[in-house]
Amino acid sequence: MAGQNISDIIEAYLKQILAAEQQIEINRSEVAAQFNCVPSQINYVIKTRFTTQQGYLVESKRGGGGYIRIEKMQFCDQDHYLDRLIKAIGTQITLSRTLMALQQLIETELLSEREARLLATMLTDEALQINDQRVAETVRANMLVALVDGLRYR
Amino acid sequence: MAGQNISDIIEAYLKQILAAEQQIEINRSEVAAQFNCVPSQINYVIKTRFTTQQGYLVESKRGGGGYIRIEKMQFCDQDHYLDRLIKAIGTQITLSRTLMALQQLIETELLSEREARLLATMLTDEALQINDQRVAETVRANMLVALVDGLRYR
DNA sequence: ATAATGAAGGTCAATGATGGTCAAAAATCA
DNA sequence: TGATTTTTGACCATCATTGACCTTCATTAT
Repeated sequence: MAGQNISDIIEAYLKQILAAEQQIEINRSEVAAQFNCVPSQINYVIKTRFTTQQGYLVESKRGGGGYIRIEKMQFCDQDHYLDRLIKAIGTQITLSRTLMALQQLIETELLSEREARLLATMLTDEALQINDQRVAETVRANMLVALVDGLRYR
Repeated sequence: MAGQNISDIIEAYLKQILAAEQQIEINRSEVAAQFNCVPSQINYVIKTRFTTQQGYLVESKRGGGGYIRIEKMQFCDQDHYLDRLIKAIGTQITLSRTLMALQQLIETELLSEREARLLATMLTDEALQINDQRVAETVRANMLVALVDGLRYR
């Protein structure tokens, strides 16, 4: 669907492997050649789609025999995971970041898709109807933190 | 009926596709070219004829390979009941009356107990952290209405 | 051991490709 | 006519692509 640009295609390719492998090691220029793009585009894809916020850990080594390793973090320790999430939310948060957080909660199976959708509906600017954007983002952050905190005890 | 102006024609074109497809992804400038109008007219059509009130969900992405996706939400009856509930909520609502509303939604099976708990967690005074009680009640009402409105579809 | 060389990966800023906003002008409606 | 809706276009924001230049590491030659 939304795979018209090369970055999306590369992202899908890598995530497909990560769905089965839990960790991959790639050669930047090889992958770039495979998708007919410049090597630095691989960095772009990683920087925008494999952030720690999104649950990925990336390491690399330069020089001969260099590599880029992408690891999908597993949230074995739920409490720590939620702590990190709350820290990431902070005291103010935009709607798009909110949606990313909810998406993560879906992936870790702490929320169902329907639940996330219900919550997203309420956290919209349209729903909140708070003129001052900063106030809106603060309220959103407060509620999101309350939600995530509440998830600890279920 | 069949509009005389371009906006109506574009609306009809998109809705005709949506009658069979449930979701479409368009390229703004392509569609604009197709109908001989400026790209921003597509935004106008969407803003006036594909609102959430009318049961549509619109997402978009800018940049290379960008798109506008329009999704037709599936309707669920209960309309009558939801209308009354929204009216009952009004423009401000206390936490206890909020909890009663959620309880009703559980009883009509529009929400599960877990969903209601999650929502209640977020709608608390502690969660909102808004000093001015009246502002808090207004925000709560706004969100609750957005939620109930969202329950019209699924 | 040291220096030179080649083989990775990293950064960043310019450019291109989309979509978004807003307000004025034009058309239409009541 | 006055109000509302539609049409346009100038200007903006965001995302993607590319390439020149930089840093790091391993290997080879001296």
